[in-house]
Amino acid sequence: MAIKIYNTLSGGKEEYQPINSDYTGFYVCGPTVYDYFHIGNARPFIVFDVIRRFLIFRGYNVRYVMNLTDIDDKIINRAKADGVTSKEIADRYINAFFEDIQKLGVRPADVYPRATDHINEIIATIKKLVEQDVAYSSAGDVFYDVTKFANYGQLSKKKLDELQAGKRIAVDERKKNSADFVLWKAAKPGEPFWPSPWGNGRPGWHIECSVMSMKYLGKSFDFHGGGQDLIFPHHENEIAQSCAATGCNIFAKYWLHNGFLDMKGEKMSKSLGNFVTARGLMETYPTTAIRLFFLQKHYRGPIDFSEEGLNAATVTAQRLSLTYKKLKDLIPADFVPNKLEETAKIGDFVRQIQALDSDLLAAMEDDFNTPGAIGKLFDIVRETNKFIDEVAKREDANNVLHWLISKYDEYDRFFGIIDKSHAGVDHEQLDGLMQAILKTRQTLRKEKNWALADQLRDDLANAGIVLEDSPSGTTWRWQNKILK
RNA sequence: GGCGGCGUAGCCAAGUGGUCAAGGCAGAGGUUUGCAAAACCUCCAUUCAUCGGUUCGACUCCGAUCGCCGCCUCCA
Repeated sequence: MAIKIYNTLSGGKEEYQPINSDYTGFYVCGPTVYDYFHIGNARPFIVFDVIRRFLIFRGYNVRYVMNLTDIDDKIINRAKADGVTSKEIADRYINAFFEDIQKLGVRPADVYPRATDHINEIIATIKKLVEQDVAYSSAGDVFYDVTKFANYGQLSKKKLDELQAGKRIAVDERKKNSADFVLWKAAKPGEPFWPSPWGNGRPGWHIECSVMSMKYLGKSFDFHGGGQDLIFPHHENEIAQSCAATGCNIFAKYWLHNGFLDMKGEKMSKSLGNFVTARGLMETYPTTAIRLFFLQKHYRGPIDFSEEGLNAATVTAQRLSLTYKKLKDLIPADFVPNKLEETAKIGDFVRQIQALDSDLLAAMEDDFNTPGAIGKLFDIVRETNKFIDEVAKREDANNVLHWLISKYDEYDRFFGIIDKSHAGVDHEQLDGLMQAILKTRQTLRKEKNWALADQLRDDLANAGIVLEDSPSGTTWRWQNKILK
C-alpha cells in the first residue's frame, strides 16, 4: 500500500512517490535557540519524529535534517540581557534542546546544521540571487524582490496585492515591495557580524533553511515540515529563494504542516506568555503520556493543552505499558520461538490480531492518522489482555506471546509510547530489595495477617510503589507521579 | 478584506454516501481478588453546530447561517 500524504502545496492528499530511490530527504524547521522550547514547539519535533520513523519502518532510507537557528534578533537580545555573547546563549540552549528532545523520546536527526556554520554558503547563495537580479542591496541590507518570482504565493495561496501590508508591522521603507524579505542584515553596533560583499552583517532568517536543506538533501528533496505558522512567509520565501538560486522546479515535493497547541483556545506562544516548557512538563508527566497526548490527535489539527487531557493520556499510556510488561513477564527469558501453529483457537486469535494490525497500518498510511491507528492499538491491547488471562489454558502460548511482543515492538518503532523500563526492574539492587520485602509480605499473607500485609502495601503506595497480588505471586511497579 | 482550517457523547477524539458512528478518559453495574490493584464483561451519541438542497438513502456531497481558531512578513 502506498502512503498517502496531505501536501500543503496541492491542498490535498497525494501518494508518496520518492524523488529518488537512494534516499528520502526530510527537512524540518528546528528551534531558534534563545530559550527552552515550550510544549507547543515540541509538537513538530514529536509528530515529524513519528512520521520519519514510520517512513523508515516502511523501508525508506530517510535522511532527516533539522536546522538550529543560532543567530537572530531574539538570541542577540537574550545575550544582551544576560550579559554574555550570542554564541554562549546559542550553545547553552542547543545543549538544552538536545537534552529535552532526548527525554521526549525523539530520535536524533542525521544532521543538525547550524546557521553560523554555513555563512559562506549563505553569502554565495545571496550573491547568486543578486547577480540574477532577483535580490537587491540597500545600505548594507539585501532584500529578495518577490515580484521577480512568478509563483510567489503558490504554497500559502496568497496573492501579493491582497496582503494587508503593514497592518501589524511597519513596512521597511527601503523595500521595493512590502512583501520583500531580508536575505542579509547589516550589523548594528554591538551585534555579532560576518564580513560580506555588502558589508558586515548576518543572514536573514529564511535563507539559512534554503541553503542548508539543499546542501544536505540536494536541490530537490521529498519532505519539508514545520508548524502551520511557517507556511507564510517562511516556507513561501524558502521556495522563492531556492528555486531562483538553482533553477529547479521543485524545491521540496511534499510540504507537511502541523497544527498548533492552544492554551485555552489561544495559540501557545512565547510572545503571549501562555506557555509551558517541555522541560517543566516532563517533571510532572511521563514522556510516553506526552507523546500519546499529541498522537491521539491528528497532526494537522489543533490541540488544546489541558491537564485533564494529559492526565487521561497518562492513564492510557500506563494501560499500554502494563500490558507490554505483562507479556514480557510471562515469557521465559530463554524461550526460543518456532513457527506459530495454526491450531484452532490460537489461530483465531492470531488472525484477529492480524486484522487489527492491518487496520492500524492502513491508518498510518492514510496521512499518518495516528489517532485512528492508536484506536486500533487499544483494540489489540484489549485482546491481548484477554489472551493473557487465558494463557495458562492455551497450547503454544509462548510462541503467540513472542509474536505479540514483536508486534508491540514494531508499533513502538514509530510511536515511541511504550515504557519499556520494566517498571524500574532494570535497577537490580532495588528489585532485590523489593523481592525481599515481597517475600516477607507473602509470609504475612499466608498467616492471614491482613492488617500488616495491607499496611505494608499502603506504605509502599505512599512511597510511589504499587503492589499487585495475583494467583501467581506479587509484582511491583512505580506509580505514575500524576496518579498519586 | 484575502487565504486556510475547525464544530461528532460529560471530556478528548477517529471514521464512512447505505449493518443509525472506532478508541481513550471519566461514570454506573458485574466477574476476579482475603481486601485492593490490574484485567475482563455489560451499560453510557436514534445522533454527528443550525437550516436548506442533491440522492432511493447523508453525519459523510452542495449551499447558506451561526460559533471558534490560525496566517497575511517575531512565531512550531
